[in-house]
Amino acid sequence: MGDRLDPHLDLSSRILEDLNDVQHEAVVHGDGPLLVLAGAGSGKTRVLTRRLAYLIAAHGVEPERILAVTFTNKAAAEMRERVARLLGETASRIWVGTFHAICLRMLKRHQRLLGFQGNLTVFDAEDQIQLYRRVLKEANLGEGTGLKPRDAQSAISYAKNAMLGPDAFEAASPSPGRQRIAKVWRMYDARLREQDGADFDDLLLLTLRLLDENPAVADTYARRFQHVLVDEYQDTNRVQFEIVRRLAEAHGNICVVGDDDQSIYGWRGADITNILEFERHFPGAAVLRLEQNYRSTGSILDVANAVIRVNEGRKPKTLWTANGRGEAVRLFLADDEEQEGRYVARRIREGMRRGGAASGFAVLYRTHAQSRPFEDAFIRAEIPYRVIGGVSFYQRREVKDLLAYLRLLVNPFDEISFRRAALAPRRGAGETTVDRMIADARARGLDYLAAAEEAAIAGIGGGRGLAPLAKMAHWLRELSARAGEPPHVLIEEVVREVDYAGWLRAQGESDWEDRYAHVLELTEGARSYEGSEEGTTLAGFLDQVALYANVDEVASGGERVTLMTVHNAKGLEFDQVFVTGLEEGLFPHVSAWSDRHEMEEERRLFYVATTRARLKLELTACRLRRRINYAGGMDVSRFLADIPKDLLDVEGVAAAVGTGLMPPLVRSVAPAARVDEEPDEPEIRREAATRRPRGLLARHVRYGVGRVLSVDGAGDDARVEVDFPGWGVKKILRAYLSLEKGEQG
DNA sequence: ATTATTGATTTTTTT
DNA sequence: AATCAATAAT
Repeated sequence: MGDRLDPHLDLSSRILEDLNDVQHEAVVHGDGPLLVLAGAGSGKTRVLTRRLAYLIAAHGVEPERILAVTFTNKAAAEMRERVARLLGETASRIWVGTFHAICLRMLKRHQRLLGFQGNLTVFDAEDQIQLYRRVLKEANLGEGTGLKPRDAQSAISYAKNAMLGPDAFEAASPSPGRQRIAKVWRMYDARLREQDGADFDDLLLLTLRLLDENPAVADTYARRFQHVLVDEYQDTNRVQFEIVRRLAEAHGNICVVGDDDQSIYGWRGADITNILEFERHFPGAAVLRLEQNYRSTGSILDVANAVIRVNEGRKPKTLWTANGRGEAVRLFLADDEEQEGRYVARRIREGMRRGGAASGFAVLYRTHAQSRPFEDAFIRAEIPYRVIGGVSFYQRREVKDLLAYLRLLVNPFDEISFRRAALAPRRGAGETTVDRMIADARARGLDYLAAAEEAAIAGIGGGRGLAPLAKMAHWLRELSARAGEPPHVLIEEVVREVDYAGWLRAQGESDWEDRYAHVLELTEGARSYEGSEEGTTLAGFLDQVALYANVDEVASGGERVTLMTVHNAKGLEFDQVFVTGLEEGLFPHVSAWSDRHEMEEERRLFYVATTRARLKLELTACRLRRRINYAGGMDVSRFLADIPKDLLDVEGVAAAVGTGLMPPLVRSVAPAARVDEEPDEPEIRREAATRRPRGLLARHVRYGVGRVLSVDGAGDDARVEVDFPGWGVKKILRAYLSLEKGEQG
């Protein structure tokens, strides 16, 4: 939705044009804390941008004295652009960005106060995993304990966001597992600091520390920012809240916008109490509620409301719309995911034939893995599409390889990048040699380029691989003298010198040409960065790349249908939306089955998904879903049961056999098969029921119900051998099964 | 010491 | 499907 404004009105009137009463009030609110509870589609972004413009135009606040925090870089860009449309280029002086980008900006200026040597480098998720891998290996902690880099990473990241330190984490519940993690955590942090590295979580934590330990710095920023605005406040975590508090407490000019019903990042440490307790945190806060929805039809809102209503821990609110009822929400029950894909493709074709633009459609799913069948169907139906997320461009191996060289130019202490660059392409030195060299350099406090050059001279370790490493280091050192040149030039130089194309080809992978295309794309990315106003230094480019996220790709992507996860869809809207894979175990995801809070979050996720739709909403589910290696019958999502039946137009599986939506393929074993069940029940179900084993039955998400043959071990880690009819005997961890008493006789 | 091959394990969501 | 660790081959 664009801001269409009458150019003849004076500026303030233009800024206030087309606002309802509450929106107007939010925009003109002067000093003091303000909480805007903005329901889905209630014009939240409009309020935020107008408010920014109004502060500058009417209250005379200097743009650089406003801090506006958004959830994604894309949202930041959009906000800046929309303010610029009202105010012109002064808009670019506002500090707009994600928490991470803004923190990095502040940290870069003051890094020495925090003990950095001046090379502050952002470690992305993969760099983190690599470093955890090193730590686990060297501490001999991974072996036997089953502690994997990813587990350590997620546990520690979560704890960091909750503002625990390793000590507190350990003390919280002293178990061997936690102690191990705490130990890894300390080693990891030390190792990271040693190389001037900071991970995503550190960007926030260090900023908070910077403010707490340096009153002068804190004071500077607190004075500087006369107004602080935070979007998507329901998804901020504890650290972010503390940062905001430090910056805004003195003057209390804090405006936050959010919707507790759309809080979907709890797993990442988002703390919903931030928004629920805002009035307590900032006394005297004004609270405004935007409850009129301008986006969706009445039918769509009814469905969304029916499901979110079930949640208990929420601020009660009634989202209403003056829009018409529109078309009824459709539910399609597919036999399997291929049919689901074909159905959606068919519906989109129909919509396009009626004049709908491809970009007006979105297909949403719970997990990335679900995109494939849709892609297949779209290719066959010749529907242009794009998939948002999955493997982000900057995460690709070939891209990361090249970035490793560039990072070394900026920070020669970057161990992870050195390792990566040294090994790709292979130059006669293997992991062992490189590891040894790294250990030596660390012991002597040398940077890795210097160390590599020296090692060859000293002949450490006697490895034949040292000479080529030294050669690489020497070349990079010379190149670093040219680090001031445009990033794309440096990339090209690296690609040429190491013959990266040759290496890709030699790898013998069939897709080497695609990979090389990505290399060229990276050069293009650098070029466009150089043309932007963000600055043109290599370090700047690397920072931007590090903070780049999947969703940021969304940028006007032309005439295509969009496929993405519900998480990625937050804040977006489309004419017609398909919410797919509505099956128990998928959406809601299994992981939420045993936790009430997580289940509430899944429900909010469903709410977010449905409220993306403007005109038409369709829901789909499959009876049978094939995943990775195998398949299984799926029960229909419990969310569908929350929707009054007269709100849904049901299609598929003989219009869902009567009224009870789709009869589940495999029903819980506990109640014996009833006689009055429909005769055309699927066979698989009967199969599952015909075996009448004594003893235990095990229920599995994918395989359905089977007979337990043996149990090995105890607790959740026990291995259970189960005979699943139709699937054979499988060994499965107890944690993935629910055991039930079998029926006798 | 390095690379190639096999085999196991995996995915929920992401700044 | 794809990545990662353990094992075998060079």
